[in-house]
Amino acid sequence: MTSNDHFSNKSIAELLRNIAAAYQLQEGSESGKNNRFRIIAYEKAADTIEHLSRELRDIWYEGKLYKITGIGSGIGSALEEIFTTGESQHFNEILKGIPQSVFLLMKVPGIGPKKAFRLVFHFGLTDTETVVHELRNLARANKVADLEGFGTKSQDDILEGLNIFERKDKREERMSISYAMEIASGVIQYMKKLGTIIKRIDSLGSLRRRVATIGDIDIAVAIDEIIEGSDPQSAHMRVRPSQAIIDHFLKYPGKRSVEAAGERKASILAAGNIRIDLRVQDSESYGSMLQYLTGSKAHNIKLREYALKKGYSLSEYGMKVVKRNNLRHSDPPADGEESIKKFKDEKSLYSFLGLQTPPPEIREGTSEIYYAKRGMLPKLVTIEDIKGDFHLHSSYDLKPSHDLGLDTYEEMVRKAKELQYEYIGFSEHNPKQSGLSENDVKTIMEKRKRYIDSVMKPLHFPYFIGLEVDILPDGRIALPESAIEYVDYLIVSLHSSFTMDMQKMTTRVLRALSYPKVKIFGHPTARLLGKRDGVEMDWDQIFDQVKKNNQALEINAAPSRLDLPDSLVKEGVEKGAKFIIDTDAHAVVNMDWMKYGVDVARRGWLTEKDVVNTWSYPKIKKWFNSAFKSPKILPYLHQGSWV
DNA sequence: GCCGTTTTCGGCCCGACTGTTTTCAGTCG
Repeated sequence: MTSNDHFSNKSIAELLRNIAAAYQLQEGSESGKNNRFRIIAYEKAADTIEHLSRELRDIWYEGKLYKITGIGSGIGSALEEIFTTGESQHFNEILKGIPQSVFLLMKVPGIGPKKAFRLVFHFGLTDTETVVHELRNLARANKVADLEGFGTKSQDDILEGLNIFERKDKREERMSISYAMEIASGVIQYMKKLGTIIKRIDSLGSLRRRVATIGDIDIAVAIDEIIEGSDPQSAHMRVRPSQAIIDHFLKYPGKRSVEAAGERKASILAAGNIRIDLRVQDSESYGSMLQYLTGSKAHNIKLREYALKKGYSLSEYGMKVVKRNNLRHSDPPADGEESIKKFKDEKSLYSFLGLQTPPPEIREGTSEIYYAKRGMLPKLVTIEDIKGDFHLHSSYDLKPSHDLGLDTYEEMVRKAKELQYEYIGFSEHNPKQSGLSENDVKTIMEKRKRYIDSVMKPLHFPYFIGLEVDILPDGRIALPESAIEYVDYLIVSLHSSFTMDMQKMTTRVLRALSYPKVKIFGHPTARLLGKRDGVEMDWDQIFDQVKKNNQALEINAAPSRLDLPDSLVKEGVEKGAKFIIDTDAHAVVNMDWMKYGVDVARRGWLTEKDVVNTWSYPKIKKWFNSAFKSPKILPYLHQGSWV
């Protein structure tokens, strides 16, 4: 799957937004009546698709298109037509008559469908090649300000927006979660310099939900309205605390520009066009702000709809009664002016609605509210549950096919003890194939086993000897069968030939999984975040196979991978597959990545029992020993092909 | 156009900020 074609999630989402915009432009005309909710429906579908962690086209291929929230018969059939024929007659009809330049201008910050349409038609800017350039010239020549509804300020904003748009064109990527954490903690450190007027400060949004990649940074600050002990004589102390906080935020040294600044909310852009949003809230309503800003948007909408059915209108300030009936026992609208119910923390908010509090990681608007209502939310796995790491590359040189690690077995064990692990597994890459005979490889593996055994004997720490083995293009593995006896387990991984027909890829992996002692499928999609998309595979077949073979799918915790992606983890566990969270560390410091893998597992709704490296030593030892007999294995360096 | 976990019809989240405005529309999250 390639993300630059017009089947990519990004392109599909953009198309649906364009359809929504087209309907918006029809509003008021006779053909555009009652379009409001249709517009919202298209936008919702676009949002959902943009945030999928898998390619929609693959999901369609697996026949699960209509399982996606927001895709019903209308949008779904158009998408099927697009995936099959390349375009949709229905969509083409809707878009007919609107120049492409309108949709291009909509990408400029501050310009939406209406403004784009007016600019294009008033100035005749129908050429997508020149529209940006022409609009800039018109704005510079003071022509835009004369348009009704526009003014000199919006003219300036358009110029600024065009600049951002062109910068953005060059680099519009999401951050890794580890990088986003650094930025957020920098802002929080800076804000804390304000001292005690800040009662609490949190980074929320996708960072708190622990999404694999982060778009922008959301920060919330709790304040008390009255500053105790402040000197009434001192004028600057009488500045409202919210204003003081916003002012301070706007002076953040990393700021490049101010996007918006109000009384209780501000947005700035930092280097790399990273957007940082700040919200200020009174302590007594801070729970509502935490809930609101954590999201996700889909979760918030579902929660608000749920609240509405119970008679409450929910916002980041609290809950207002909207219906007299349906009221709970003794919650009279507070006497007098204030009839809003406030929440200091999230738990009281959710429980007021009769819900368990969903962990932030699963607030994605899938089924968490359904389960929360029934008290059936899973107890998600935690970092404290992890008892070992099985994908570790040491500096032991067995002439590996890929990178060697930096540190010794002893150093890795020391780190494992620090992390309070109960066992460890070593898994260098397999010896390279070129220049080594089958017997050479066997000798290398035997020598390695002797070495590990001798090193580990005095350390008194339970260990397993593993190996990460390449899956060759035809499904064989890059290790002779005669060498397998020197390991306790094998991790099989894709390191080459990533673009392959889906069925071929599936067959390839199923074959690799059938070798003896294969217990782990390493970084299964082989994606590299921001660099390489995951491979195409029939995941249902893979899930069935690993379940049948008593194997585990790896959740690779390296921040550049985070593979399996969370949505596939969720699908996998629903099919009964087991998982193992590994860091793939090439140095002991990387062993701290485990937390990122746990984040993915939690986002995939995994509990302790679903993750094999939470198990006790005897249990996991038994699991490793349960290797099955492979029905059919091709000889190492076999000349022919399986295919 | 989508959704519903006893619903296949009748609903559809809520608010901040900005600019051009004397009360609101557009954009954004």
